[in-house]
Order: sequence, then structure tokens, then C-alpha cells
Amino acid sequence: MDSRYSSMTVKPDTRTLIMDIAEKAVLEKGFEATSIDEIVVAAHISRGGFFYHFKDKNALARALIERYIDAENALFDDIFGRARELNDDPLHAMLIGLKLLAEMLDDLPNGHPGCVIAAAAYQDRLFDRGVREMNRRAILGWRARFRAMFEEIAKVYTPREPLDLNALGDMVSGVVEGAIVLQRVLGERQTVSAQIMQLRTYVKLLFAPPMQMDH
Amino acid sequence: MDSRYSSMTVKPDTRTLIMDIAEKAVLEKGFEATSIDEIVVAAHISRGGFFYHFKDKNALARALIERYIDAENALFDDIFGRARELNDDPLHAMLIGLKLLAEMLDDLPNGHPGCVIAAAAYQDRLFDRGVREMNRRAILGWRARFRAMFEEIAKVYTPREPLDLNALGDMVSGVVEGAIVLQRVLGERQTVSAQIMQLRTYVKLLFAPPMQMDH
DNA sequence: TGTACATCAGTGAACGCGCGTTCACTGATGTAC
DNA sequence: TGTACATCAGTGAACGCGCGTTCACTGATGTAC
Repeated sequence: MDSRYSSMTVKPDTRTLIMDIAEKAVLEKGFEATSIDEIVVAAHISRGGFFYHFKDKNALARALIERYIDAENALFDDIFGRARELNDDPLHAMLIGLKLLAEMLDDLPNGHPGCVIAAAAYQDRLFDRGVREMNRRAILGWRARFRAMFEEIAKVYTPREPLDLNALGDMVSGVVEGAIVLQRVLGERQTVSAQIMQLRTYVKLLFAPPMQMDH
Repeated sequence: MDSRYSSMTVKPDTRTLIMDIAEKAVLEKGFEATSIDEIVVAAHISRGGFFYHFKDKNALARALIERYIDAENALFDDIFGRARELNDDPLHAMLIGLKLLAEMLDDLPNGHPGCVIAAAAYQDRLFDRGVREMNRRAILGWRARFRAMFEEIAKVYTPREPLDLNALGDMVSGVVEGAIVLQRVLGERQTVSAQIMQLRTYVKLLFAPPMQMDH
């Protein structure tokens, strides 16, 4: 009788529905404070239904974090891939990519919803070794990704200050994570994009020649 | 019989003891996951004793956050005040201050323990309006503090790129918050100081004249 | 095409445990006269 | 200096509620012969 789903909609994937509801709640009030009961009520299933899809609450956390990491990686692939198509120069591609990232995060209806990795970082002891290792790998993956891009830039442009490539690689995720915290606390809408644009200016100043001497 | 406190120590202030224990636990696993029971066991008092000092769990959160904000403000006053004593030029004072901040955070035994404001940001709906407003004021306070410092710098040095003073002011807390998240996830020791040093390089590049023309 | 069995995607009652909070009470210290 | 009372800093038993998890069961769909 419940026909909230139109005939054109794909069959509602209960597992995905549970994860969507859970992610929203976890980002709002934390993992421990999000009860299975409230999830199943919102998803219109029974308690038992939840445990059919996830063996326990930790399995839900794992799935949430895994999905988030995959989505973020796909987003970075997409944005910086597109940026590179637009400009073959690695520095300009990076600057375009950061601009695209800022614009994308600006266009989200209610700002960035938050990062489940940061949420998990502040609820560390709740999770098993596997979850912590997944998070670590994700952050190291982003470090390596951006580090490689900065290395490519450094082959073409002489940096004006000595480079700490790991720190520079970490800076993208770091600035975004920090800005998300500020945005959540302030309740403003453009904090994240403004911080990314600051990072963009830094990259520009760090590599671009003082007065267009080289180019 | 329990004489862990030497005769030279001031009488153990139970309220402070509760807060120290609670802060550590909250930063490790979140507010909801930290039970009053575990706090009172660690503090060697009874449940009732806890409620003598805090009317409920939210009052503990409020006290924790208030204390954290005060401590952070005192730290900033101290560090950037000292930096200004060392160099009257606002840009150099800022650069010295950031260096001192990075060094200080490097010297902490186990890295930065975490920020209770960020922890609260990811457990938002657990807290009342008062707590959220306190956090907002703290972040805006830091924005204003550093914004004023950057304004002073901009009076003396022409920035090489257009300034977004609010975003620049936010960047100090933002970079630190983000770096704390990375450091927690990575389990490394120098992530926070490395990120602050990146911010320092940005400030240097943004304001310092290209080739010492002005000075 | 019909029947038997297996799998999928759940239902809903029941469990026991741990949580935040209340409350009557207590013993030590401080203050007034 | 002695006595009466108030305040401080707790104790510890009891409360009821909500939580994560288990489990026997079920009805719809898929597959084998």
C-alpha cells in the first residue's frame, strides 16, 4: 500500500536506504547516538530487517566509511581529470581543479554534509582495527594522489619556497576537513569553498613565477 | 589510603579531575560513548558525587568546551603576544607566532589530543543551543583575532593576491582543526606542525615582497 | 505446465544489560553567638 | 572555649528506559526436474 515510490523509480534498495538515513544521522549527532531503532523507523522496516543487511552496528560503520571513501575518490578522479583535460599544464590543471572543487562544494544545497572519516576520527575507540586502517589508507591515498600532482608541477615550475611534499599533499584533505568543521559550527554556507580558494592562492603563489618571466 | 597525591600536591580538585578524565575520554570516543560510570570509577568517586559537581551530562559538556576555549585563547594570547615582543613588524610577528605554535604542538608528548569543538561539531544534535552558540562565538572570535592581525600586516605590506580577510582569519583555526583530524587518523606525530608550517609559508608568500625591495 | 525445494528479504517479540538521573542520607568543616 | 546549626562534598541504592542483538517464523520469488 505504501507507494511513495513512483513506477518510474528503481526498486528501493533497502540497504542503500539504510545507509543514506544512517549517514545523515551519524553526521548530525555521531555514531553512538544514532540508534538502530530510529534508522529502521525512518526506513520503514523492522529491527530484524536491519540485521539482515548488516551483521552488527560496526558493519554499518564500515559500509558507510567504505562508500564515502569510494565516492570521494571518484569525485577527485572526475574533477582533477576534467581539469587536466582543460589544461595540460600541471599547475594550471591543479588550479582549475581546486576551483572546480570549490564551486562544486558551493553548489551543495546545505553546504557539505560532513565527512564520515572526521566523524569516525572523533569516535575512534568505538571502531575496530579494520575501520581505523581503512581510514588511514584513505588519508594516505589522498596524500599520495596530491603529492604526485605537486611533484609533476615541481618538474615544470621552480617553487619559491622549499617544498614539504607530504605536507603539501595532505593539505588538500586537511584544509577541506578543517573547513567542514568551521562550516558546521558557524552554520555558514561558503566557508569550505572560501578555504579551498585560499589553498588555491597558496599553490599559485608557491609555484607561479613572480612576474610571468618563464611563461 | 589512596595516596597517589604527594604531600606537595595541592588538594585534588574533584571537579577538575572529573573534567580531565572526561575530556580525554570524549576526545577518544565521543561524548555519548563516554559514560558517567567510567568517569566516576576513574576519579574514585561515586555516581552521586558526579552529580554534585554537574547538574547533568550536558553541564559537563558545557564546562569542557568553555575550559577548552579559554585555554586556547590564553595560548594564542601568549604565543602571538610573545611573537610581537620579539619583532615589532606585524608580518614577522605573525610568522614567528606560527612557528612558535607549530613548535609548541610538536612538543606535546602524544601530539595534539584533539579539539573538543570539532568533537562537538560532529555530535551537534546532542547539545543544547547554548553549547552550539559558545562554539560559534569561539570560532568567530578566532576569525576576528587573526583577521585583525592580517589587516595590520596589509597596512604595511601590499598583498600579491586579492585578500579575503575573513577566509584568511579562519584559516588558522581551519588548518589546525583539519590537521588534527589527519593526525588522529594517521597516528603520526608531526602532521599538525607540518600543516601550520605550510600556512606560514602561505602567509609569507602572500605578503613578503618578491625580492626584499621594500625592506 | 506442475510440483518441490531453496533462497531472499524481511517480521516482531523477547532478552538482558548499561545508561543517566534521583534521593535520602552522612561525616567533615566553617560560622555565629 | 563550647555549643548549635549550616554548608560542603560527597555515598550508594534504586529507578525506569532505551539500547543492540537474537531468533523462530513468514511470504514472495527463483530454480531443478
